[in-house]
Amino acid sequence: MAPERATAQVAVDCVVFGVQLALPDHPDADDRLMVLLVERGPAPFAGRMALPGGFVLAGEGLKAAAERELVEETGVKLTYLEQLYTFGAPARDPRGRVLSVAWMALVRPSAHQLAPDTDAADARWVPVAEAPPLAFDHDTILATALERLRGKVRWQPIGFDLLPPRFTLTWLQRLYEVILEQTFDKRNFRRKVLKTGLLVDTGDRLTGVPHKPPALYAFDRDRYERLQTSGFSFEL
Amino acid sequence: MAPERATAQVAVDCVVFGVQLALPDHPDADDRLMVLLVERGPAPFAGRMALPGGFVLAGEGLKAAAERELVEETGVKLTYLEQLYTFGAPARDPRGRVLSVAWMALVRPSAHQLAPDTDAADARWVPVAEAPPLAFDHDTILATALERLRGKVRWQPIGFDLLPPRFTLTWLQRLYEVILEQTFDKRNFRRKVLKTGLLVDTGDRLTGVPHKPPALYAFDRDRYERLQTSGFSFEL
DNA sequence: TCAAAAGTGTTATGGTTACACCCATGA
DNA sequence: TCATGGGTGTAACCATAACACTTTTGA
Repeated sequence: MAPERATAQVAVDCVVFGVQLALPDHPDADDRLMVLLVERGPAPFAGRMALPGGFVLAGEGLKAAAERELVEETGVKLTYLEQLYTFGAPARDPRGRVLSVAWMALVRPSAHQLAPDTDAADARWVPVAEAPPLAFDHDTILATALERLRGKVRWQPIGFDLLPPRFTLTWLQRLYEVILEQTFDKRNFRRKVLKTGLLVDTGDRLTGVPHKPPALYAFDRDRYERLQTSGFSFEL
Repeated sequence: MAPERATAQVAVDCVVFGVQLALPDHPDADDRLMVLLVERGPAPFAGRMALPGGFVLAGEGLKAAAERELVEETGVKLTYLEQLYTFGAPARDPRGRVLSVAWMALVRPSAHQLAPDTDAADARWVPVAEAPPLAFDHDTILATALERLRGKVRWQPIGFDLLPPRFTLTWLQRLYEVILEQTFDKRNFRRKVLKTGLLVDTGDRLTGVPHKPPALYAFDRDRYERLQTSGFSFEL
């Protein structure tokens, strides 16, 4: 008697990190690394927080499923999810064999309205440092994503989707400091990011601040996209 | 009428890279980066070369399935497969919805006997540069693995499983040159690898060579494992 | 004695780190 | 005038890159 091939349901789960800096438009934002979680309605794990996600539909691609579930459960619409890892321990879901293909992204919370479609889900940004124990093996997924995020940030430019179109170098520095949980020397940070050629000085300055008005920069989109592929090293 | 959840079969495929340097024990080895392929027996793609792999069994973990299929189809027994990526385009397998969780490894061919268990498979090492068009989307999987391998090698030590327990620095250098398809300066290479503290001079020399007998080194296993996690930079 | 690979050191360059003060503004 | 963050330069150190000759052996 030959052993059975596994037939599995396929789920996707999304680890969406968010950083909302306290900028002029959101002066009282919580300056920490957040993750987007939903509260589960149905069993199993009813009432627990979980990563947004759900089952892949017949004929649907994996990434498309992740994007769809994210919109349905949170209202967040993304197009640049990156595949993280696939979790497939036989007993990871009490309902039966369910694989989860996990995806991740990094966004600016204020650029997205939380508007879950399904009544099941109550979507919230939660500081990563304060995330409660999650449903299924989502703690492991989150930990894996965090490790990947911190590695990735040292290799690839970030900020395009996390900052307004024009921003100060101090904001960019704060972004890195929040994500990497370390501080950088202002002069060295500036030298380094300016040397990438990633930033364009718009010539304008931020006004209305009770100190010397800082210069506003923008990303050079072409160069940004090239550096996303080719990478650079970001040690400070 | 709600759309159907997909139920999929789950496959694993293994990209096993091999480098067989021309060392004293294998003086006429083919000094190139190889990949382990099998010839498919059954349809679809009967007669085509493919990555070794197959279906996950009920109750079986993903990595365990990859290890099992690799032994069954090629006789190669590994314990350090690394998950690469999950391929799940709806039409990637003509038989129906089949996800493939791909795994990769880098080994020394001479350390493994090719002894496929199943009559279906004829296992062979093929130079990556000469791989024929493969079954399913295995060309894409191979390309993804190659890219990942070249990135990884600049970050993590390699060689433990690719060289004999005691080896010369020239062999180690050749290994890097074969994998990265570039040459390095001998003096700079030595300085760099010795500085990692990864290598221990055994005090012995290789004898019987028609030139100055080279020193034999070994890996410091502890340090090797620590560097596998923490990493280093390998630019020459 | 020849062929083959081993082994070795220096210099120029550029990146990294550490560090402190003056500037422009709004209140 | 004060508080706040913006903005700037230098020196010491270390890593990298480029480069050529002598040594040891077996045949």
